[in-house]
Amino acid sequence: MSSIDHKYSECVSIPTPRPKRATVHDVAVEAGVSRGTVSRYVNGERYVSAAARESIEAAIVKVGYVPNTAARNLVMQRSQAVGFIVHEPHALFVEDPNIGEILLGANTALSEADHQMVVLIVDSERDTDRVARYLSGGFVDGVIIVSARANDPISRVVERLAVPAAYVGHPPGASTASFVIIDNSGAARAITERLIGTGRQRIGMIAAALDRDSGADRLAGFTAALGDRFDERLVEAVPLYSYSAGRDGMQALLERAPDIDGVFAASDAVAAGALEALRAAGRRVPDDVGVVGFDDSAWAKRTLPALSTVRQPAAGLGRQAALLVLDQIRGVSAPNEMLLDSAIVWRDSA
Amino acid sequence: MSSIDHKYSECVSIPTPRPKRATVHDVAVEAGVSRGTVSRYVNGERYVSAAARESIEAAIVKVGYVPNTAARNLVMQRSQAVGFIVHEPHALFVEDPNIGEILLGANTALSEADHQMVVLIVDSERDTDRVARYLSGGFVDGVIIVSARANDPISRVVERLAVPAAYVGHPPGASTASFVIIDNSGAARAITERLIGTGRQRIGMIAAALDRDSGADRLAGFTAALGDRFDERLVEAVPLYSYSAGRDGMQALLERAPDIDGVFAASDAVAAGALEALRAAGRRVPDDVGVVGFDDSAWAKRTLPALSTVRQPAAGLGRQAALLVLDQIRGVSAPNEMLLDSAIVWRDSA
DNA sequence: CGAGAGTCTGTGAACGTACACAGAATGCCA
DNA sequence: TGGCATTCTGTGTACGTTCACAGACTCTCG
Repeated sequence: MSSIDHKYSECVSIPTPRPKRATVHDVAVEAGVSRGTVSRYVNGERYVSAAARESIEAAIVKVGYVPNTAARNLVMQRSQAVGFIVHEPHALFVEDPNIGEILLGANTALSEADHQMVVLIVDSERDTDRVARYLSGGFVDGVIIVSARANDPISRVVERLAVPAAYVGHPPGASTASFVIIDNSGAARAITERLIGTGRQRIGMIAAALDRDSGADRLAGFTAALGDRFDERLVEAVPLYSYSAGRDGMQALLERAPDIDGVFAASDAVAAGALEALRAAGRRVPDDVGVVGFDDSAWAKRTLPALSTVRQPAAGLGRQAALLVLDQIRGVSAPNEMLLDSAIVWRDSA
Repeated sequence: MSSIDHKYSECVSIPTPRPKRATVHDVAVEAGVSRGTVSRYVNGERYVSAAARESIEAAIVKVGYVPNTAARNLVMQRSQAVGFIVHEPHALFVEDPNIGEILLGANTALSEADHQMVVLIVDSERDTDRVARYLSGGFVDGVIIVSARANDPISRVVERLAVPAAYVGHPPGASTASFVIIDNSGAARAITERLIGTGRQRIGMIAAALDRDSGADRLAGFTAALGDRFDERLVEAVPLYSYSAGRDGMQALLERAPDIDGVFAASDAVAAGALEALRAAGRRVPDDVGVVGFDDSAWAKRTLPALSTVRQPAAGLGRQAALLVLDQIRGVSAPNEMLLDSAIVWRDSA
């Protein structure tokens, strides 16, 4: 890293002469009315005469008035911001298209409601403290929490502060917060049964993120589908929904059970990693081993062969979580639960 | 989508009885000092006696005081927030790990400086207006702009408002804003020369996003490397750095020039799409056709074969852009330019 | 002892908005 | 004409903080 050029202006000591913004007072003077009337007009309230309305409109464009958010927030006792808390390592945030989709869905819904979204990524211990402090600071009116873990310190802080919250996935512990989910267990069961239906005899699973409800539920669905035929030696647990974890998990399964002929990977990224390991081991997919994933993320269509998987409405999850938080902020409803549909997408990998 | 359960509390009319927060005044009373002294302590200023300090510390934990940001922002005339503007379609935001990395790098640097990052994604015309309004509203003290286009309305708004800004990539037009770049042209030239060195005779390029400086510069580097051997029929321009654009671009090249034996794809995602098209056409990589990409993103290691590409310090770009904005906000320096290093990573695709 | 420097403290005024309240103007009806 | 509802308007206060200022107190040194 190198700097090509450093240009310093001569008047470096002057911080910023920022042209001072017009206030509601300036508009009032310009329009020949009072602050109150301008305020009423701006907030679309009743009781503003046609004459006043016209002169205010003209005055606003003349002085270039834009309401000051800080002042408004101060008196309204709110910030018009919602935190988006992702409890994952930085690397996974980049790698998992799912999180990006959820983020986008939430961002869209919040924007439409004139709220800003503040992204908070919790990776290290240090982040936990920082985010907890941040939440206590009243920077946000509510939070959306993605991939909370069991015994999550952030969730405890959220609960203690009683800030409106919505989880994507089940909230940890006995929380009564809002959440939006898909039926992970049911979907996992369904795709496993479908995999069984292709005639596989030795079906294993690369289970990931068992400390989150999604990971645990997918394993539960897998177990339920196999019933008596379940063999715990065919389950390999990996920590994260990541490509490298999938590769390592598949390698472990191949060593422990060389006769394995079907694999349910807990996510598409995991499945993609598994495909690499299978390729390295000289196994053909789907001829020798059938592989199914979960998410229907960008990975699914771009692996070779393309993945059979469970379609998850990631953007919808984000959107609904945002709406649930907004409802609580407006006080129009108590915490709610919501279930979105998922579906099996059958491609070439099984 | 279906709702499983709607629980409404009985007292739905009461908006939120939010326990009112302690103020600096409460702390002052509890500690037996004045507001001013508490303020000085909180802001780490001089002239606070040891006795006062102790009683204030005790009072703060007792009443559970956290400073009110809105009030502070109001009097300080700033928001402690920086906008992160991405000028891309939603789909690409999810697909391109590069943007995620830049976002993460910026977010980390901003967090360390106690600034929050507000993500603003500009996709449609409607978004442009919304974001422009947002910027005028004083919600942010500065902005980081990623993938600005020529004649970008957002950039014009930023310039007009004179809000501190830093671009990732060259700013459009004659802007004098800060920016942080890599040498796209030089890197493109270097990897093309390397590709030539493998003995390829008919080398083409899938050029993407020519309305952005990165896209145009990569094409320029490619052209320069080929010199006399440049054949414009071997260049296919596609609109976006996306997988599907890469696939379509490669198909077009194959139709126009079936004897093509080398391809420089403008990004890894584009290269991954090109690999699919080549596979579909029955060409082997790298045996029949050599392919190189750009970015060294998650795509590069996971295509088959793994991509030879240019490593770009994406997180570093975000981080430096954040630092450049922070410098301007603090008024410690005028707009700056910064060049980060890139390097060629040679793998199996060429 | 008095002057001056250095340390510490409290008070009053902003910052820009929303909201409650009082009051003015108008229209209507008895 | 008086009374009353309705519409509209202006003023004062509050939100929680920072900052400038004035003043009190402690030292030190001539």
